Amino acid sequence: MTDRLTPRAREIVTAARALLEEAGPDRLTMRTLADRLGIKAPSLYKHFPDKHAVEVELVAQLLTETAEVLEAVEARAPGSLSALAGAYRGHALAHPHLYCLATERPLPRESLPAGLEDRAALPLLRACGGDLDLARAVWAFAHGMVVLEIHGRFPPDAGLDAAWKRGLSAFHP
Amino acid sequence: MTDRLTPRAREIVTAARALLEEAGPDRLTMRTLADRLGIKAPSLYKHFPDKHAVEVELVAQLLTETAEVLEAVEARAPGSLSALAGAYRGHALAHPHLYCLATERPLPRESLPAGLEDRAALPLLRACGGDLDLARAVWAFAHGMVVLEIHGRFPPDAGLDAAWKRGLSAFHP
DNA sequence: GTGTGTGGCTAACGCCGTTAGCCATGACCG
DNA sequence: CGGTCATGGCTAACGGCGTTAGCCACACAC
Repeated sequence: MTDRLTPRAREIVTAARALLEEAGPDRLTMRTLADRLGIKAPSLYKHFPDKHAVEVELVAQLLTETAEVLEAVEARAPGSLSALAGAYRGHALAHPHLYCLATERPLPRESLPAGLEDRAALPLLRACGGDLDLARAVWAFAHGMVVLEIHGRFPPDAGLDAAWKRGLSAFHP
Repeated sequence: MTDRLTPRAREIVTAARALLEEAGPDRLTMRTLADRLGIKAPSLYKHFPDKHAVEVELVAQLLTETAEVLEAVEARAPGSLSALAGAYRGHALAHPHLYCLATERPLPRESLPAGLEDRAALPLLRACGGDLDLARAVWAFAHGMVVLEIHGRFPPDAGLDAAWKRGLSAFHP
């Protein structure tokens, strides 16, 4: 479970996440990451083969947390698409840099814990009654809303709650 | 119209676009861009203040072409959401690197030709009967589908045509 | 007590965007 | 015709990036 990583490696990932969330992806640098840990950049390579491997752990964190959040919502309000969507949006907007890092590149499926991708997807699929195409469409809608919002793509005065409602009501029977 | 740029600057943007589309964003480098033009990297700064300014022109290109494509579809099949969506998807997938460059960061609204953002959005808004929230939801869905597809986020065997259909039918009356 | 692995370090390489400063060409004006 | 000046190249260099090579100190095992 957590034994994917040595304790020191976990500390590094923790620092990387803090750095990413506070300062954004541009500042997530092997040198500044090392600084935060009181070591020099080359020492990081004793724990990870390269920067990408650190980022993969952050992707796994986002996926895991997303799964947890959605599972919790599912337990509280089974079958509710809009409850799932609200939780998805909330978690993504609470961690925008992490969300983009984990989302705006190909999934490193080989390096991820087995089953994690499916686990994060299952609550939505269940809420869609097992309709894969519907689940994918809803996921695309939610992801689109989140990334467009994060990047300030909607007009500055756009009332996005209404757009979420409008989209979700379209998907809901 | 095109006098936003000097002729030489336009050549540079053309080369930048070719480089981006062929080799991806990582290879869109001031040095390799200069190489392609037979000059040295610092010479580029006689024409653009920085790399970002070159990228802004590429963003403007994508926006302009999107507007043109959607306007053409609108003329041919007025009011058809799925025709618009198909054209949007087609253009984006034909230029995936450009689409991501233009889309996965804040819009440089100040540096863009006036009215371009609105122009690209209007055909969809019209097809939605002026319903802003609906148009935003449909846009988010389409954008989500496109970026998830570009980044290989759907399972490799996913039949995405069905997901598009499912989503569009949800939005259509 | 002597290996051996662990986890630091410094120095350096080859990229990156960018700046400073130099120089050739050619247009324009007296 | 001659001087001025903008244009658009150039080289050298800076600081920052990911990364590698190679060294060293310490802890623990046999």
